[in-house]
Amino acid sequence: MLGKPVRDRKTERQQATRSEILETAWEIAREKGLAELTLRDVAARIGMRAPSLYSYFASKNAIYDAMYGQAWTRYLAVMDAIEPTLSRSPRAALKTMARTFFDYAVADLARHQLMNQRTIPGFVPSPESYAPAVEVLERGRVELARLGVQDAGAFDLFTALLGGLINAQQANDPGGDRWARLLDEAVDMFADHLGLPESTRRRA
Amino acid sequence: MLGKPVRDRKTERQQATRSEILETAWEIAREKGLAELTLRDVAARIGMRAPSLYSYFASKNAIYDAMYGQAWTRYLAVMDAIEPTLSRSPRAALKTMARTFFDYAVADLARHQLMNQRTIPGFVPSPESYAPAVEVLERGRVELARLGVQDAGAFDLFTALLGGLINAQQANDPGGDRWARLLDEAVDMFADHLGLPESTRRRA
DNA sequence: CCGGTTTGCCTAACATAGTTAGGAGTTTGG
DNA sequence: CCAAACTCCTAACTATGTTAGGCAAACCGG
Repeated sequence: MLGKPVRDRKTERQQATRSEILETAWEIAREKGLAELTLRDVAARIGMRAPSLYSYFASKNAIYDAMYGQAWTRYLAVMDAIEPTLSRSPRAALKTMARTFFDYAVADLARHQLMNQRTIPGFVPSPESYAPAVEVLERGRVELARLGVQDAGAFDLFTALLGGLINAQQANDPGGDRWARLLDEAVDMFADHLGLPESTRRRA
Repeated sequence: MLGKPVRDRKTERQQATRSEILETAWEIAREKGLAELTLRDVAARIGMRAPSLYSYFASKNAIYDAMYGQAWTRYLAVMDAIEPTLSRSPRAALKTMARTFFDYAVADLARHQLMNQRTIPGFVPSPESYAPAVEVLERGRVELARLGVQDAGAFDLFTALLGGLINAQQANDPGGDRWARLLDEAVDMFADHLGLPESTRRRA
C-alpha cells in the first residue's frame, strides 16, 4: 500500500560500511604506506575477514580507485573554500593557489602518491574517479585564464613547475621545507615570464 | 710456483651471468613494465629457475638496485660525452643539459620510473647505487655554478622544474611532446629569472 | 689421477596477499 | 511467515618472493 520507504536502510548501511572501509584504508595507508595496505589488515581493523570486503568493493584496486576519487573530490572542496578569498592581484592569487595545492599534497604522503604518482602498480583510475581530478585541473585552467594566463602552454608549464616542486619536496626532503620555501619565488618567476603585474624580481 | 692467475675465470663467469640477468630484467621491464617484472620470468628467459637467481642477487630488490645503479652510471657517461660540446653561452648550455636529461628520461619509461620515481614499493637504492645518482646531481650543480647559477635554491628550482616537465610528459602525454616542447621556454624563464645573458623573453 | 671442496643449478616448499567458491545465519519484503 | 537477499564466514586457489636442502659438474691441492 505504502509507496517506497523514504529511506533505503539497506543502501544506507552498505554506504556506511563502504565509508568505514575507506576511512580505515586511509588510516593504514598513512601509517604503513599506500602500497603496504592489505585487505586482510583493513578487514581485521573493522572486524571482518578479507573476502568480506568484496561485498563492498570489486577489488583492492577499486578501493584505491575510490580513495583516488575522494582525494580529488575533497580538493575540489578546498578550491571552493579558497576561491572567494583569492586576491584580485594575479600574482598573489597565483601564489595562494599554488601554496594551497602544495600544502594539500604535502600534508599526506600516501594521498599525494595516490593522486599524483603512479606508485601503485597496475592502478589506473576509473573515469568516474578521474572526473574530479579533471575538474580540478579545469577549474585551475579557468582561474589562471581569468588571472591573465591564457596560453595553453603556459598553463602546462605552471602545472609542471608546481608538480615538480611538490615531487622534489616529497622525494628529497619529506617533512622539511627545502622546496616549499622556493614556491613563491617559483611563482614570481613564472609571473615575470608571462609579464604579469606586480613584478618582484629576485636574485639580480 | 706461479703467482695468482691473471684472470679469475670463476668471477668472470659470475659477472657475465649477473650482466645477463640485468639485461634480461631491463628487457622485461621495458616490455611489461617495471613492476610486472617477476623472478620466474627473468629466470625462464635465461634458462634457469627463479631460486637460482639468488646465487647472483640477494633479492629482487637487489636486482632493481643494480638496475638503478646502471641507469645512473650510464647517464654519467652521457654527461661525459656532452660536456665537451657544451656551448659557452650559459643559456645554450643550460638548454642542452636540460634537453639531454629530459631525453634520457623520456626514452625509457621503465628506466625513468626506477631512476626518478618511487614506483616500486619498498625499493630504496643502496648507498653504492645511489652514489652515481648523487654524482650526476653534483656534476650538474657544479656545471650550473660555472654557468652562473650559484645559488643553492636556484639549483633546486632548476631540478624541480626539469623533473616536473619530465613527469608531466611521461604521466600525461607519453610518447608525445606536449611538455617536451616547453622545455626551452622553461629554461629561458629560469635564465631570465636569474638574469643570465642572452635573454630571449617570450610571450609579452 | 684422486678425493674433497666449491660452484651452479635444481626441486620442494613456505609465506604473503589478492581473489574465488560456496555456504550458513540473519534480515527483509511481500 | 516464507522465500529472497544480504552479510559475513571458511576453505582454497593463484602468483610471487624467498628459503632449505640436495645433486652433479667443475675445480684444485697433493
